[in-house]
Amino acid sequence: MNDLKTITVLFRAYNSLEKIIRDDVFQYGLNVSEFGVLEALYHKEQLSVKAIIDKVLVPNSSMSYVIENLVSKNYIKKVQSEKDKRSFLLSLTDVGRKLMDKIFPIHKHNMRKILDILNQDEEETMQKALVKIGKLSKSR
Amino acid sequence: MNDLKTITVLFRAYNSLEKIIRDDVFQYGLNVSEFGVLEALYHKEQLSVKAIIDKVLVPNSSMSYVIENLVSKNYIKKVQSEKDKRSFLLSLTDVGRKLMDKIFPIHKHNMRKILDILNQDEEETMQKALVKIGKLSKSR
DNA sequence: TAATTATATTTCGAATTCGAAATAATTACA
DNA sequence: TGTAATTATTTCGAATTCGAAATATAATTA
Repeated sequence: MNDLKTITVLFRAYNSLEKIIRDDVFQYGLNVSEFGVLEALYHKEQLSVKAIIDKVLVPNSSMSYVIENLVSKNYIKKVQSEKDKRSFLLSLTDVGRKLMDKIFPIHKHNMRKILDILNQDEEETMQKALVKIGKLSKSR
Repeated sequence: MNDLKTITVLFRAYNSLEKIIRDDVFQYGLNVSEFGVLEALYHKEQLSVKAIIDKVLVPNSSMSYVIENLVSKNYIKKVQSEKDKRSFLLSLTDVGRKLMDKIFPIHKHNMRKILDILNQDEEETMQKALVKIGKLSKSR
């Protein structure tokens, strides 16, 4: 290959998906960053701010803002770690969990429906390739 | 397939690449949106605002801001179309072209080096898959 | 143990991005 | 032709995102 079309189409695909997710979670008063944090906690019970940053790919300064909003919406709680007082542990509140119980299955179903325009080989190959690219830079 | 890993890795890959490009063009006082506009005009000579928006995947309201900055940096010029006075035509200034002559080949080389961690089949398959996903939503 | 370095997180101000509404010009069509 | 609908672009205010510097705690090391 000799051109940068792959980058173009990657950006386009990202934008397309991001837009779909944005519109989807907007109905619930969330933005994509907020949804990312809730999703991470939905699967992991408890995570430090640091761990969330690594998962959700938002720079630390932005993450503070996202977390603050989620706390003030009462979807997550934030407790200082006893072990390491620099660290803060995040988890869903009951309200937050109830929200995710409601929206995550729908979200997952919608996303799967989208990915199913790819056949299995295609999706697997793409996934492997994207993993390689994703390892290039420690995001922010 | 049954999970959303593909979306996760797509987001991660995008972030990774975007970060690399951001750091790259930052040296020249540009952000990624600005670079996108310059790149489009470097390949196309003249494009309307509308056409640029479709290429660069930035919402129209944001694009006004990006264009304004590029004009004030004297990298592009903006002329009202005679044919259709709603429309404005953009093109590189000499300064803008000189800048792109300098940075685009390096940028292209760097990007190609990154993509070359994929073998050809992999890149082709991924490209096809990404195109499908990119067609899902008219970006913004 | 004191001083130094490393890590986790927040604060800050600035830049960017957003969607919605406004403006201006063109096209459709009654 | 006149009015309505469509298209291209900008304006607006608000939300989000950014990197750099600050803070607070922990780990290392002299």
